[in-house]
Amino acid sequence: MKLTSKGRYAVTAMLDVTIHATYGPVSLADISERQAISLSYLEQLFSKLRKQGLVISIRGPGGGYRLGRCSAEITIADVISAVNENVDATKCEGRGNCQGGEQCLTHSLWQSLSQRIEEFLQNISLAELIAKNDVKIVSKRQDDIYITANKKTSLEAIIPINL
Amino acid sequence: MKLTSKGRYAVTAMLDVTIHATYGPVSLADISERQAISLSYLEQLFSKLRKQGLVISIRGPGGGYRLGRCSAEITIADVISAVNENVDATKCEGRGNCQGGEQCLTHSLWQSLSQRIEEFLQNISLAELIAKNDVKIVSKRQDDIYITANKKTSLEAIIPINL
DNA sequence: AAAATACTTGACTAGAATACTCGGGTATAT
DNA sequence: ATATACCCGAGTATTCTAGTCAAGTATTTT
Repeated sequence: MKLTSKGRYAVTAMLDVTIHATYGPVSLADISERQAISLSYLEQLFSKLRKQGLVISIRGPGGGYRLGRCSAEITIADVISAVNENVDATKCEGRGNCQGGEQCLTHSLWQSLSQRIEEFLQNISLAELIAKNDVKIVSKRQDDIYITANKKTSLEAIIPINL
Repeated sequence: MKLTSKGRYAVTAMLDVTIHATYGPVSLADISERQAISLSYLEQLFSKLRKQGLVISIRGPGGGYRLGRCSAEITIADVISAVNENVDATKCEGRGNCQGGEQCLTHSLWQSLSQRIEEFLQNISLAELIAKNDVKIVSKRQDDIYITANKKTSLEAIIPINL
């Protein structure tokens, strides 16, 4: 599990889709403008996200991307590992066949830590991340155009619970 | 909180010091050989670890590095953030002053996630990581030279609880 | 005092990854 | 038809990684 700004871009973009897909697919052009990420770079990221089934593409005018499944079923670990294909692991992968023996001891320890981080991120879904911060964000930004523009409660406005 | 192989090297090296500093300081040359990390690269990493007080250097023959404080008081987050000086954060840092407003919503969410990851790694100390995996490792590698060479119980042998 | 050990620092570099651009495609709605 | 918007591959500037090299300084041992 690698954690770089590439993963941050992917998560941010996915959150943007989650928030805005309520009334139809979200185009990359919109995400690009809102999140200040280059369109071509988004295309590369979404190509990988689509291959992993995390998003569904709708072509043609009015098209864009939609979440591949419910936002509660997509985890941060899913998104990050989708864009980082080459996961850098230790040579022995905790199997215990490193030459030297000494090396393998720390490899096992790292492997264990790595697994715990992965499990941690596997337990945070897009929906949960948004829900947990909803109250805080609303109170902090009462002048937010997006939220006040909606007549629903802010929670309903932000999270499309189904799809 | 960035998570790359640089951080992995740092954590691995710190674990090596934790395990081997029982009978005196650990030289970078020893770590280099055991963990297959280049000496010069270790020098760079330990320069940063020392500046953060995570290790203490002892110069001269028989010198090397020792933990700056008890292994239970050094967290994985400490080690990783020590070697990654430029933590890549969002521009607004969740403060809510992004231009556009839309961008800031996802920034807040990312900031929240980032904080949760940091807290998670802040709750894992070197001692705890080693202790939690001790039983598993011993049962897996009964032929391990290091452990069998010690007459103590494996836990005592591996973790120098004080300093 | 001299020599050996081992940390200290800084500059420098090949190679990989990141972030991004460009130029064409193809599918689809109006 | 045509505009929209996804799709794909090649290329590129920049940054980061991982490592090298060289010349120090401090400390211990002899």
